[in-house]
Amino acid sequence: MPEKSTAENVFQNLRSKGLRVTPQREKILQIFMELEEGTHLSAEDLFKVLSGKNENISLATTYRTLKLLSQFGYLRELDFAEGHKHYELNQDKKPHHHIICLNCNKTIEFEDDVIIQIGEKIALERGLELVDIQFKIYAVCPNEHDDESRTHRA
Amino acid sequence: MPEKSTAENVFQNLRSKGLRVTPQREKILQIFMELEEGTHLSAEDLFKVLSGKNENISLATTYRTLKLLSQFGYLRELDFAEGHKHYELNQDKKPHHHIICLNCNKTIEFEDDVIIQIGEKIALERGLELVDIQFKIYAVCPNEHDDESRTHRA
DNA sequence: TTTCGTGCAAACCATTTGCAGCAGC
DNA sequence: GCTGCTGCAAATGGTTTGCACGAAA
Repeated sequence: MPEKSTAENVFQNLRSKGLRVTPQREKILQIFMELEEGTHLSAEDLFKVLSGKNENISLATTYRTLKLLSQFGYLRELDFAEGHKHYELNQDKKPHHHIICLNCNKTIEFEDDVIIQIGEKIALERGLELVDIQFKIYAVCPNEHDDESRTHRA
Repeated sequence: MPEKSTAENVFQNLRSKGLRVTPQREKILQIFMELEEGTHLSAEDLFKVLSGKNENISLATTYRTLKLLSQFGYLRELDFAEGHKHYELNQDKKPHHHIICLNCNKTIEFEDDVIIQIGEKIALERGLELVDIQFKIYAVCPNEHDDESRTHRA
């Protein structure tokens, strides 16, 4: 888990592992670093962002890079109940949590230290090396409308 | 959300909604009810259990029934980071939580009232109708071995 | 110059769906 | 008998992979 990884730190680390720093990897990391706090992208989302910037990065490379950066702990992999994963920058050791509305399909981020503490305590008690804590609240918001964004309810 | 649903309650409810009680649905619900506390099955797992009992229920029906029972709140849908969903009986209003080992791919269940309370409080504060709370700890256990059960690390 | 990474297209795997026949109610 | 349910096979959607070429180190 990196403390306060700058792009340069990330790339140093990749290089030290015999991996290469390519324009594709630089660009993808940069996009996550420029993302507004709490925003997460699916592979397809990222691919569209890249295409919008006229970056001709293939979908396969998009997937490969997301996996790579997640394995190194630079991205956090999130699964909501949607059939595809989302990724966000793993900035610090204090992950935030998500409320997922099963009606309008929006997600809301929030922080709660107590939850993190409980997770840490449980891992410690059992002698496990903590990797990530995910807390999700599935709920239905008072909005009546259904938006277009794909199947929810899963 | 049913309080203490017996199979008969479930079927009454289905019938009252104009849905039908078929041998396939009965069998599948029965399997979940006989499952040891804390056990969860993927669609494929369930299909294998059915086949093992010489129940010729198609995979399509297996999926359709899992979805139906989840929509009615009788099953709880779980996603670990594995690429497929798991289902467990949704017995009470106090869901348990999961520790997922990214090394050996096992899951451990545990209960924690504080987590539930926090989730309930947050939903209440925001005026949301709570559907489910999921708390997952991803960790690596001290076991050195990797077992055969499919890709972890995701 | 040696690997490693990329793009492309094909493959994969979990899940969904159209359709015709069958079966609850 | 009406309508919902099932099985089958084909379709879908997200993700992975084999391969040949191109490019970091």
